[in-house]
This record gives sequence, C-alpha cells and structure tokens, in this order.
Amino acid sequence: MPELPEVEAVRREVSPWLLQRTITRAKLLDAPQGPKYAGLSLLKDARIEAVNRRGKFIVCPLSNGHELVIHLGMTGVLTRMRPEKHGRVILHLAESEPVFFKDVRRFGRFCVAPGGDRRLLPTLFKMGPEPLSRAFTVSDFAGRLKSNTAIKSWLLTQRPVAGVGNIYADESLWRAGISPFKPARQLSNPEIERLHEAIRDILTDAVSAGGTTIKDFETGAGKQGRYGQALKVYGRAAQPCIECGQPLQRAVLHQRTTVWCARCQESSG
DNA sequence: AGCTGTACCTGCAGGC
DNA sequence: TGCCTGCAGGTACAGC
Repeated sequence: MPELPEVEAVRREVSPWLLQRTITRAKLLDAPQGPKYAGLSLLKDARIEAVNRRGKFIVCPLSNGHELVIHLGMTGVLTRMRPEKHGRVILHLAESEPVFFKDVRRFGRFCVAPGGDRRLLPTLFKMGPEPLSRAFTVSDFAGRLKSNTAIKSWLLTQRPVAGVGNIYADESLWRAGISPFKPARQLSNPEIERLHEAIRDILTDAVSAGGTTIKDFETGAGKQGRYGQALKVYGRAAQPCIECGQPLQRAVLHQRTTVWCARCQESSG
C-alpha cells in the first residue's frame, strides 16, 4: 500500500493498540521463511515502548533492547480483525486484543532487529532524512543527489530522502517541473530547491489528508485516505495536464509506471 | 562502489 | 464462462 503518508496514518491508528502493551507471544501464520519474519521469538514478554515511523517502516523499540520492524510492502495491513486469508502474524498482547498482520502479496516484513541493529535492513539502514523533519535541508538534499540514476528512480531508493514512493515521486517531480528521467546529479540548484519544497509540501498535505486511497488501501479500522482527489499526475495518464492542458505521458521507469507532463517537465533547465 | 535488471507474490480488470 | 495479459502504493539482490 503505502508511502510515507499512508504509513503515518497506519502508525497513528495502531499506536493506541500497541503502546506500552506487553507481547505475550508472536505467532507466525502462513508467512514466508527467511529474514522478513526473523527473530519473532525475541518479542515474548517484551513491552512496546514506542510506535515510531522511519520512512515507510514502522519501528517499535522494545523494553528488552530489541526493535520490532514492520514494513507493509504493497499490501500489508495491521488489523484487530482476524483475517480469513493471508494472515501472517498474530501478536498476542497482555490484557488486550491481539493484533494481526495481514499481507496478500507477501512483500511486507514483520521482524525483529536484535539490539536495534538495522544492518540487515539495507533500505532502512541507508535511508535519507525524514522529509518532514528539520534534518531535511536543501543542502543535505543536494549532497545526496550525486548519482547518475534518473531522479525518479533515485528518489525511490529512499537514499536521498525517506518515504517517497511511486505516487509522491511523480507528484513531486510534476510540482517541481522536473523530468523524472533527468539524472539526479544534473539537477540545477533551483531545481533542487523546488523539488525539496514540493516533497515537503505534498507530503505534509497528504499526511493531513490521511494518505491516498487508490484501490483498497485502508488502515486496519477501515479509514480512507483523502489525498486521492489532490493528485495531479498519478493515475492521470493521457488526461490533460492541469497546468498546460497537454496530455500527460506514461512510461515505465525502473519497472514502475511513471506519469509526467512533457511540456511542464522538460529534461533541461 | 554504483548501477541495472530481475525476483519475489496475489488478485483484479479488461480483452477476446 | 474462462483464459490470457497487464497492472498494482516496494524492497532485495545478483551480476556487471
């Protein structure tokens, strides 16, 4: 599902379910073997000290020094209703209803970072600053754009800034008037400033709106994101650009659908 | 070390 | 009805 605003909506919703609760047991259901569900035995008898977000990850420090790390992938959901299908984990909590992790496509992750060591989570480990924090400055951002990779692809790596995915990358680049194909290191200083501001503004608005509901995204309790009506390019291929009226272009860049305006987002400038 | 392409999954909509 | 194809908000990793 989720990019930063959607994960933040989930975090806010599940915080009261989890905060200061003690995990009596974490039970693996039909979950993939391997690192995506590693270390769940370390959750036993741990108290959840905080429910934080880092980019698209939900990170919960535990009383035993370990960290619960959750990534929703494309289809992950935290819910208090027992899923009929695709349930991956049950989190049994002392004196509280259990919380389920459901994930249709199995791209998600629900694991423990022992001692809070995130080195086995490369994206989390190498992640850029939080876009809505004071650490996300224009000069820091500029320093992280030293790559020959197309700017859109580079944003999706999470390395220049945390939490930007396919929707908000397209929206931010359109707002900033930058071609998604332009190599990151070729952005001019004014372009970097515009992109920095666009990312901050768009994510701020999207968080306020509770995220974007494209198809069936909803948080565990069924809240719908309201940012979909504010989207200017995502999902609007072949429709007129809101700025100039030209039909929006569509292409596949790094296996992801990309929508942009060829007139407003020139490759140069 | 940096970059590209591919792999991992399931479900749904649309064309025939 | 059913089969096929393409598409979906993401990350991890192999190989160059």
